[in-house]
Amino acid sequence: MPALTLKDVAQRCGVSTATVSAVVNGAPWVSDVTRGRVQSAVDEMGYRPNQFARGLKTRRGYAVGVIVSDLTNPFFTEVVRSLGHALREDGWALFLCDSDHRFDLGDGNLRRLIDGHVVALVLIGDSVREETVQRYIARKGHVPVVAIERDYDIDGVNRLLVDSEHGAHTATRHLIAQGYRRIAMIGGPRQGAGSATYGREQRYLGYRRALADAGIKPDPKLLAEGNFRYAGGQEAMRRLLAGGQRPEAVFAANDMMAFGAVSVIHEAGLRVPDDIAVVGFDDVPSAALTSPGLTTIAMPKTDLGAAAAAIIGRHIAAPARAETVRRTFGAELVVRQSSLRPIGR
Amino acid sequence: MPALTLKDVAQRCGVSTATVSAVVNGAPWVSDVTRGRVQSAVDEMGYRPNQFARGLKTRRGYAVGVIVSDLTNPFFTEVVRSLGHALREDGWALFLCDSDHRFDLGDGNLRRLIDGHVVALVLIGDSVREETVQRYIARKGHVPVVAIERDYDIDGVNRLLVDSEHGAHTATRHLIAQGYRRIAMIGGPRQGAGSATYGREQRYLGYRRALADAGIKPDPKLLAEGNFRYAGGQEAMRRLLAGGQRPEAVFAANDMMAFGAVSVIHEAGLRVPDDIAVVGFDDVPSAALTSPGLTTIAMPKTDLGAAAAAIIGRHIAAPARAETVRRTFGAELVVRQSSLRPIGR
DNA sequence: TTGTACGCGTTATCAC
DNA sequence: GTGATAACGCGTACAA
Repeated sequence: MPALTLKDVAQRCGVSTATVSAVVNGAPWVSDVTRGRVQSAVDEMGYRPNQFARGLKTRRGYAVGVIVSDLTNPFFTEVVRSLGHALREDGWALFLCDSDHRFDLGDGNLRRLIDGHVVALVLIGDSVREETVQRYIARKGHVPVVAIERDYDIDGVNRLLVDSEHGAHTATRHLIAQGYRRIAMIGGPRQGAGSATYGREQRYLGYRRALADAGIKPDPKLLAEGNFRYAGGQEAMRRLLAGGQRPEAVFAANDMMAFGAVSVIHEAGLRVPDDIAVVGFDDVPSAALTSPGLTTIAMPKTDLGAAAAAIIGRHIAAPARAETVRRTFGAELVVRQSSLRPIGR
Repeated sequence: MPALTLKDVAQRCGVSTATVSAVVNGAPWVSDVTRGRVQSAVDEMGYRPNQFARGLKTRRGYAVGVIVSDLTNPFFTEVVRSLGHALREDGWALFLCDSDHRFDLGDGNLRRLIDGHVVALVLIGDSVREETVQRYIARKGHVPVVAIERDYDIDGVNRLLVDSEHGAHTATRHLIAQGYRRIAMIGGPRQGAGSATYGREQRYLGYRRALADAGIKPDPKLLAEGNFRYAGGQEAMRRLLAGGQRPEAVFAANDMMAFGAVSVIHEAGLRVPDDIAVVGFDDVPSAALTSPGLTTIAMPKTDLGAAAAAIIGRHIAAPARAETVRRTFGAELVVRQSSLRPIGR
C-alpha cells in the first residue's frame, strides 16, 4: 500500500481530484451518482487522506490534546476516560500527555501539542504554567482551551472548577459532628507544582471555615503540607505524629495523600478510625476498596469530562458565537468507615 | 505570531531557506559562523517548524503512538509512565489512546495513529485484534511495533512478555505452603476483549501446575471467570461463594479482580485472610494500601516500559539492522497480609 | 456539476 | 558552503 492518494482514486473513477476531495469531505455540491461511485472506490481501495497534507492546507488538526499532571492518579484517568468517551462520539481522537507534576514537562507537552496542531486543548490539574498558557492564548489562531481544576486568570480560557471550599467544609463539619476537635489537615503544596490546583487553597479555606463555625481555634501544629501524592501524605502524617499531641482526626486534601496517611498511622501501631479518623478528597475508585473504606468528597469526574467535551464541541462548531465559560461543580460527601467515631467514645 | 516560516527566518538572516532548514535539522555542512547567526535568529524569533509540512515531506511523524486496553487500570498507567519517561529522553512525544476493553475502539485508535504518522507503535494488553495488526504490518513502510503482554504471532512485531506461568505457579505454591488446599482461581475472560492477554492463559496454567505438584485435584467448581476489572472480580467471587463448599483461598489473575473479590468477601461478613485468603497479580500501587495488604505477583512495569523505549530507539536509529525481539521478563511474589494463614489454624 | 491550477511550509537534489 | 527549485498530497478559488 504505497501511499494511495487522491489522484489515484480520481483516476480510477475518471473524475478529478477536486471531486474526490469534495466527496471525502462531504461537500454538498456533488451529484448523488458520482458521489456513490467515488465513495465506493474510496472504500474499496482503502483510501485514507494524508493528515499531513490536509493539515498543511487547512491548518487544523484532528485530535484534542490533553495534559494531566499525574497519569497515575486515578482522579485524572477517570476524567480523561469520560472526556475520551464524549470526544469519540464527535469523531475526535485524544492526544494524552503526562506532565508528571513538572512544569517544564507540562510546558514542553503544550508546545508539542500545539506544534502538532491539535484542534483543542484540555489542561487538567496544575500541569502548565499560567504564563505559558497566557502566551499561547495571545497568539492569533489559537485553539479553544479548557482548564479543569485550574483557575487560569486568562481571558479566553474555559474553566471547569469544583467547589472544593464547600466540600472541605462539609468534610470537616462531618468530623466535628463525629465529636472530633483536634482535626489536622494535610494540604497540597504551597509552592511549585500542584500549588495552583484550584482545589488546594479552596480545601484549606473550607477546613478553616468549618473549624471557625464550631468555635475551634485552628492550631498551626495540626497543619501539614503534602504534594498530592501517596509518599507526600506519608511524610506529612509522620510529621503530624511526631509533633507533640496526636490529632484525633485528619482531613487530607486528596485521596492519595489520605492513603499515605493511613499507612503511616497503621505503621505506628494505631488504628483507623479508632485512634485517628481520616477523610480524603476526590473519591478515587480505591477509596471504596480499602479497609476501612475511606470517607471522602466525591469529585464529579464524569461531569467534568463530559462538560469539557461539550465546550470543545461548541467552540469548534461556532468559534465566533461560543463564549468562554467558567463553571463550578458541586462535590458530595461519601461517608465510609474511616471517619466514624467508635461507639461509646 | 502569525505562522512564522522558514522563509521569514531566511530573509532576516539573508540566507536561503535551505540553509535555515539545515541548521534546524543539524545538518553537518553549514559553516559555524552562519550556523550561529541562523540559530540565534531562530531562538530570537521563536521559530518552530510546521510539523505538517515537515511530515508531508519526510513521511515521518514525531510521536510514538500507544494504545492501552484500560487507562484506569494502574498496571497500564505505570507502564506508560515508564515508557513516556524513557521516550522523553529520546525526544519523542507520546500519543496515548485507551481502547476501553473494546476491539472496535482499539482498531479505530490504531488507524488514527497510523493516519497521524506516528514514528512507532506500542500496544499494551489485548487492545487491538491480531488481524488488524497483521494487516498493518503487511503494509510496506510500516513503523516499528512493540506489543506488551500480547503475544502476536506476527513476523515483525516485537513482543515483551512476562512469565506469568511461573508467577502464577509461585503464587499458588505460596497458598499451598500456607496450608490451603481448596484454592479457587478467578481467571481472565476466555472470550472477547482481554482473552488474548498473554498472562491470561499463562496464569491459569501456572495455577494448575502448582496444584498438580502438590497432588491436589483441580475442582472445576473452584474456577470462575472475570474480565480483569473490579466489577468482574466481584461477580466471580459471588459465584464462588454461592457454589456449595466455600474456598479457603482465592488466586485472582489480576489485582483489580482481587480487590473486587475482597469486597465481596467482606460483604458476606467474612474476613481476609482469616476466612478466605486472597492473592492477586500485577502489584498495582493500591495493593500495598489496602488492609489487609494484598499479596500479589509484581509485574516488572518499569522494565517493560523502558525495554519498549529501547527497542523503538534501536529500530528508529537503524531500521535495517534492528531485529525483532521476543523477550520474557520475570515476576516476583510479594507477600502481604491477605494470604497469611492465621496462627494456630 | 465538474475540472484546472495554485499554494500551504518543508526537505532533498542538485548546481554553483 | 550555499542557494534555487522541485516535489510531498491536499483543499479551494475560479474557470468551464
